[in-house]
Amino acid sequence: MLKTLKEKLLELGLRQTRLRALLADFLDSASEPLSVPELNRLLLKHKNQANKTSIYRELAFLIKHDLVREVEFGEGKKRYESALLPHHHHLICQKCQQVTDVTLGSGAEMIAWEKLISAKAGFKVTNHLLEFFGFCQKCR
Amino acid sequence: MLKTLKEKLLELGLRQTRLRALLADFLDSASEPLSVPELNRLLLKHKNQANKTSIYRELAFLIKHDLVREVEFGEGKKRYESALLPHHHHLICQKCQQVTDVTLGSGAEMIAWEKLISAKAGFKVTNHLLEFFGFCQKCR
DNA sequence: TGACAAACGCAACTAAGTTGCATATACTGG
DNA sequence: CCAGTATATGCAACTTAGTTGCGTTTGTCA
Repeated sequence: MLKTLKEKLLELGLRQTRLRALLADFLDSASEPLSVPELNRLLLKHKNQANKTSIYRELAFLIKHDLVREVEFGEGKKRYESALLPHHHHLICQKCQQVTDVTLGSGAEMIAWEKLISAKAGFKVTNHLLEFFGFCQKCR
Repeated sequence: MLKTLKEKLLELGLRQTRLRALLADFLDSASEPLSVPELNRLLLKHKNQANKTSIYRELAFLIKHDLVREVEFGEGKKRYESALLPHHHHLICQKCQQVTDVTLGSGAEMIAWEKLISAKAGFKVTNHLLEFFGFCQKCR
């Protein structure tokens, strides 16, 4: 079973704070990567507002501890999701903005590409960004 | 041989303006996608400054005419490159920021993935974002 | 050459993200 | 259980990317 951020935080013995617990909760139960404005709105909804600076700093902390990862949908802002989720990509509907996770087979093709790139350009790939845009079942 | 934006603009009979010609020139000779701040700096260097609003509007115009496309490297800002270049991806060095173009074979794998996605999730892919991060030959 | 649409500049604004500094809070050892 | 310390938080001010409204200029075509 997939571990939650909440559990992992406890396990790692990291300092327990109000904001940390709340953000872990939101990210654990989110069905898609969340932006800082969205996290802020969630905090407000839970009558537990926080300064945006603190949110950015807390996210940086979680990223440093490999608990959260940044995702980019090309919107001009970053999104964040639990790094405990297995590596996957996203399908983003251009009409209703719905986000669906997708896992691409074994990842063998990607590894093949990275090898090809290394051979061709002498470039060592450590990371990649792959997202799909289009229309979901409802909107197509 | 690859057509330049300059040639294509002439061919299409679009209105000729100073800014349009300059931006076309910059994008034609750029070795990597350029951001608006970068375009602005290039304009200044050519003693031909323009307002950023005009640059954004001009880029929107060029995109509308399928002459330019947006690219995202997850920096929180957009980059622009000639849409006359064949479809390709980028290798972005995390140390020196150098950008190298890369073309992934026939694109057959990508098409296979898009079919898989359509079958699995009922999602019609119209576009994708794929960039690679790592270390170039010099920096690895 | 004059009229009209398109292009442009300017000012003011929004939104994401950052920095410095002062204050508050969570954990530790005594 | 309390005091000290490192960490977390809040606040204000700032930076950078991008947008909007509006008035003025410029390119094109008749």
